[in-house]
Amino acid sequence: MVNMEQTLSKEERILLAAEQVFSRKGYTLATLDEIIKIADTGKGTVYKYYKNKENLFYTLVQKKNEPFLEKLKVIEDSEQSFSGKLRDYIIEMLKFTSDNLVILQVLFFDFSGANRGWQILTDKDGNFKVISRWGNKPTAEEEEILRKYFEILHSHIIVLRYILEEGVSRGELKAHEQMNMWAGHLYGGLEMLVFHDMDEGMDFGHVADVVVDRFMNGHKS
Amino acid sequence: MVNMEQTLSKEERILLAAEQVFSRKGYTLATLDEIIKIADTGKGTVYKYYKNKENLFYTLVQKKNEPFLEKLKVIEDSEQSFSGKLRDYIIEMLKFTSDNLVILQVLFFDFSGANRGWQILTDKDGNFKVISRWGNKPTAEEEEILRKYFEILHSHIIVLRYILEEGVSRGELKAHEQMNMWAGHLYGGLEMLVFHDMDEGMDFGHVADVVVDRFMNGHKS
Amino acid sequence: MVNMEQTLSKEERILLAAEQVFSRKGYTLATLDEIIKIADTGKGTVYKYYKNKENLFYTLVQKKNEPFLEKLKVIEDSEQSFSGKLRDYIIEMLKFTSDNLVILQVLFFDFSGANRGWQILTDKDGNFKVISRWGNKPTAEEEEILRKYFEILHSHIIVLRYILEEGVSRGELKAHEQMNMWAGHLYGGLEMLVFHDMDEGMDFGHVADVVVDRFMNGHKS
Amino acid sequence: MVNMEQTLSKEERILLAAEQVFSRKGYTLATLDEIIKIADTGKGTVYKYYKNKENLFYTLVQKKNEPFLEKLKVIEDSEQSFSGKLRDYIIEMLKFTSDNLVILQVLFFDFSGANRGWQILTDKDGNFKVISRWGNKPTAEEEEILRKYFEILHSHIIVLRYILEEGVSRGELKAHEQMNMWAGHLYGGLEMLVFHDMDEGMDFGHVADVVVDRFMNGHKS
DNA sequence: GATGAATGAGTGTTCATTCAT
DNA sequence: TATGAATGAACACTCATTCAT
Repeated sequence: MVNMEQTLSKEERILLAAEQVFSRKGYTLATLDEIIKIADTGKGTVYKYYKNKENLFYTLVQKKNEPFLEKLKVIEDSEQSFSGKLRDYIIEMLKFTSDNLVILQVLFFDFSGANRGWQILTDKDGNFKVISRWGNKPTAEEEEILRKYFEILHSHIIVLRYILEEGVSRGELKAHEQMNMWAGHLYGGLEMLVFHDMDEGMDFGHVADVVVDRFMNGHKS
Repeated sequence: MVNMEQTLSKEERILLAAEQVFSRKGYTLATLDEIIKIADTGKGTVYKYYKNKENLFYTLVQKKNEPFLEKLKVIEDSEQSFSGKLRDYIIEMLKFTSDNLVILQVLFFDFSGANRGWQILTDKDGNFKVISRWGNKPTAEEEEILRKYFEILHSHIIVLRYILEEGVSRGELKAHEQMNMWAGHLYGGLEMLVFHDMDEGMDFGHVADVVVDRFMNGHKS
Repeated sequence: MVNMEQTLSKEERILLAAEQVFSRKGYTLATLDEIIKIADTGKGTVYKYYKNKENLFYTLVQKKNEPFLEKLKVIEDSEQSFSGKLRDYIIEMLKFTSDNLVILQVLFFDFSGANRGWQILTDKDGNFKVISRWGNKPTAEEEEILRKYFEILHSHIIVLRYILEEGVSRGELKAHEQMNMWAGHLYGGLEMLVFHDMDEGMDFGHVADVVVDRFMNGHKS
Repeated sequence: MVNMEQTLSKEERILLAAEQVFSRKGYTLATLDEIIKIADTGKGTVYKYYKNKENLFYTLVQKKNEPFLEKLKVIEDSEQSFSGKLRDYIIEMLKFTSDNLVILQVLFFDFSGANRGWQILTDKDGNFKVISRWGNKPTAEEEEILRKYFEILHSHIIVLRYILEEGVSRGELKAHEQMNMWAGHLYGGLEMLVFHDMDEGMDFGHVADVVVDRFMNGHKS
């Protein structure tokens, strides 16, 4: 564990320490004790700046997501071919997933609500609805938590969907009424590639190339 | 909570109770106390039949996995076209994932070892090696646990890989040196579809159809 | 662990298994489960022949003590010099203690009553009285348990005391009003020698020789 | 049960409560629940100041041992005859043993390792080696625990050995190549006197006098 | 006679959160 | 602003004993 520079504010030091710890241990195994030790501060200070453990984690996730989402949007808005955009998107996404593996797993699993019986449904306009399959219904606060983590993940997929839809409107892709599904399918497939590390020492550029190729042309010989 | 029928043995009642609880709460949030309450038995009885919580969970996972894997293998060995096999595989897999969402999440996350700094690598012969990126190395026992859950997940992907490889050898698919990767990518994409997007109305047959189509022919217009 | 011969009765097999287990693990760490596994019998059978764990242990202790005590008494009654008797006593005692180290520790500690606040006092006529320093007074049953283990240990010391008293009456030892104390002191010193294993690969004969010599002549130069 | 004064820190109150409980119940029968009840605090507080139950016990043992060992060393270094030193040593030791009977029993038994198959051997330079006669070998941590309790007991015996060796070098005692053994024998004999025979009326000074006398001059008439 | 399935009270340990200073 | 002492609910696991067959 790297100790913090003395010049940073306590608030920043805590967030940096949280990054170290959450990135390794995930959410449940991460302890405030470890974080404050690295940040060289006290527990009270954490609760001064961050409402609780969950809020600290969310702040970290936001901080990490923002520049990544920005990059994705730059790719979306870039002046290049559809396949170029897709390739760039895939490369960025593989890098980000690879760098933030455990944190993404937390988003997918710890905060998916599945283990509380909750599920998020999205309609075609992108509005969310939380339903409860069993157990207690989420409180307003709990629903808000679900929603905000879902939005993070969804924001990545939405960019991909826009890229795909643009591909359709440019006439490069076949149309399909549920481009959202294809975006999710492609995104999920890439994510799982990294989660499962099917390819040690993965060359992101190469993977992006072949994935784009097969996405476009299919596997039929 | 559904109470057990009086006719079942304690061992069976415990496993059924475990299924209810683990399927809802996941691994960490599931408690023995809840399980024994549903099974209407004592803690000692659980430990009589199952070595510990993890072993109880694994027994459940095996029980669920066996018939599913069997179905996949039947599909693999069936006399039909490649695309028919692929379609059937996808349908079974979507059903299974949908029915066992939380349990699969546990396999992916709680027992992936990622949050302990561990990672499983497979060589081309399908042998596993556990490496430790940080923290303590897994004990022999911990390594065995990692390995056995990984094998469950891997067993699903291997069948898909065999189907794809057969498609290649039949001349229906383009060859690629890493069919393992494409199997993982397709599998992961489907898994994520369920993890993330699943709504009650999902028509597995329809999804399988379009996925097979695009897998074969690509999205290029 | 050696498995039992098939010819022995269940009752005997259990006692032999108990000997293996108690001799290694002591009382608390020994489990009935381990004992019945070695004895290849069921738990109910143990409770058929022996009232409970404590009673099983006591039966074992008695079985081991009887021939030992017999040997000590033979030495006491033997026709030889005082120092010869003392030497033989010491050798037997060191052997027995060495062979039954853990069981003797159980007598001294687990069943001394000290950790329940109880203490045994003996008057000059050798009568026992149990007093309670704190906590609940022992029930009649508990008092009986204390008493019986104390008697085992005391039986060894009494023989030594008789040997010493005979030494006095033969004019070989100085008289002292509390020969019981000297017996206890000598006995305890030897016991601790083995408990602490001051001398690896102890030669009992040699130790007995030097102990007798210094017991008789003292350490003064 | 005596309640704590309100002025003491929680850390101190816990240690005092631990003293009450461990001194009565020994190690295994002592429970954290009883300790925190007496200390009027929460379980977390115990674990804040003491790593675990064993560490709490060890802290208590150290706290009790330090001033005692100091007294023994003062006696060792005092300007007086050999027999004076020996007498003072015996008196202190009887007092300490009498005051800390159950705790010393814990050192001898619970932490001797004998019931795990472990044994500590000391070479002539006083270095320790742990050997395993059966069962699992101790982990590094377990070995460290064995070692530290052994050192406590050994520290008492070493002082006695130094006193005896000085007696030899002053020409008051016969030489013997294993003064360590005699120290252990004398120490053990005294310990057992208290473990076994102690009645409230024991006059330590008197006992010390007669033990010194017989130790020097022997029992031969 | 012999069995072994069933039990549940009991215990050490963890960790997010609070709040007085 | 910053602290860290104090808390207690929660949880996995053990094992002597019982009793119906």
